[in-house]
Amino acid sequence: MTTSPGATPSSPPTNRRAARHEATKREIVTAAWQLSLEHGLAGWALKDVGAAVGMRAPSLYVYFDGKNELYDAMFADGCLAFSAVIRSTARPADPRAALLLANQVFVDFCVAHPARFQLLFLGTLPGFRPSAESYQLAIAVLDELVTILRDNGVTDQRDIDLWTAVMTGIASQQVSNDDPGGSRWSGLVPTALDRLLPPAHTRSAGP
Amino acid sequence: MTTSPGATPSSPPTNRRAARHEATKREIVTAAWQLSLEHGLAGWALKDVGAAVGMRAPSLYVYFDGKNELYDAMFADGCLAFSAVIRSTARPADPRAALLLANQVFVDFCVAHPARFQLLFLGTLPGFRPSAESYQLAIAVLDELVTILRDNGVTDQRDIDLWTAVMTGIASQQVSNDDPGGSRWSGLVPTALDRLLPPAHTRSAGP
DNA sequence: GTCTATAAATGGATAGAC
DNA sequence: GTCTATCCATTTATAGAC
Repeated sequence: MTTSPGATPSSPPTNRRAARHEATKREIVTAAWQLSLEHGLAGWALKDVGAAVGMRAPSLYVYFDGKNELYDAMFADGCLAFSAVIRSTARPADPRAALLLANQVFVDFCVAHPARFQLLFLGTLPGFRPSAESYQLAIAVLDELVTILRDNGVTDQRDIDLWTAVMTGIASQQVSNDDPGGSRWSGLVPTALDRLLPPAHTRSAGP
Repeated sequence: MTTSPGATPSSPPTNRRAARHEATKREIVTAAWQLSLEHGLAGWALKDVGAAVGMRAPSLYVYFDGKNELYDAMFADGCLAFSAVIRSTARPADPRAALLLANQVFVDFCVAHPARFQLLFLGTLPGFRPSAESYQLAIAVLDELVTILRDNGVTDQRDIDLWTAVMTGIASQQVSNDDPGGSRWSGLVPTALDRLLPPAHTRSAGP
């Protein structure tokens, strides 16, 4: 509407430029995730990220106003990645099968990328707090999972909280105590679900 | 035997000196814990620890050969503190009541000191790995809790693993998601125990 | 947009005087 | 045992040329 293709050639290519800028930002975030996967969430410097994308450290400031803002972009990116994984997972008609699958996908998602798990759900990165926007993203993503719980008759907030604790706990133990590639804890998801949601369940969490 | 009291006054007071040395080490570890409580496990420098005990940073090297060795001493100290708390907790005759109490004490212990929880059970401190000696301490401490589980008929390793995941998960969520002083997750310990260990339980964890 | 150069601060660790 | 002084490395961030 505003800038139809073939319009005045003298007009600056702001759109292309902005698109390129965004693409580079994504490239930087991806590189930072890769470094986090290899050396931990706090195990790299801006210099390393720059090198990974063919830049020097100061050039990164064109795209992010410091390391913390890069972490925040990673946080948002992690939320979106998680959302994408959940959405792209098959949703069996049987609510319980859907819940089991979603749980396993969640735990596997966390275990596959410990640094991302730490940033999104463990909150142990020294001075980092996500921005309000990024935090809202995290809330929205969790809501997608809560929907599946609701389909299984779980509506009590206490039940939801317990479920969150169990799944993150399984992921956390798997990451920090088992051998890489193992499944000592991640294989407990079906068992955990059976205990938390007995097939015949009519209960409230109590006061 | 070697240096009886009142022995040759010219003999060097090695015992007193060693005792003073150990006392100072404990003082340093305590100061480091305090700083970790206030600013996080990685939120202080050796200079700060020195200041807290009335020293300059280089003097600390008389007691610990670097920051990592101080972390290791903190790890061992945390294990002993945990062991002391468990031992000093009343052990009701009813196995189930004993288990519930121990679980609540465990979670409260973790929540009361997030930095200690992180060092002992989360393992997210950048480059730190406990020494073999300290790690053995951690194993021994966990064994004390497993004993209480055994008293409740829980012997399957998978059940023990699931229990570990649930309790650390509750503590983790409480620390990172609830308001300070809250009990949104730590109050779920009784519920969690009911779900994990139904009063009538005759089950195996499956294949 | 990317670079060089550099600021400015930090922090772990060592040497050697006292 | 404690200190001062220093080394050495690192890292974030800024200024300004190109």
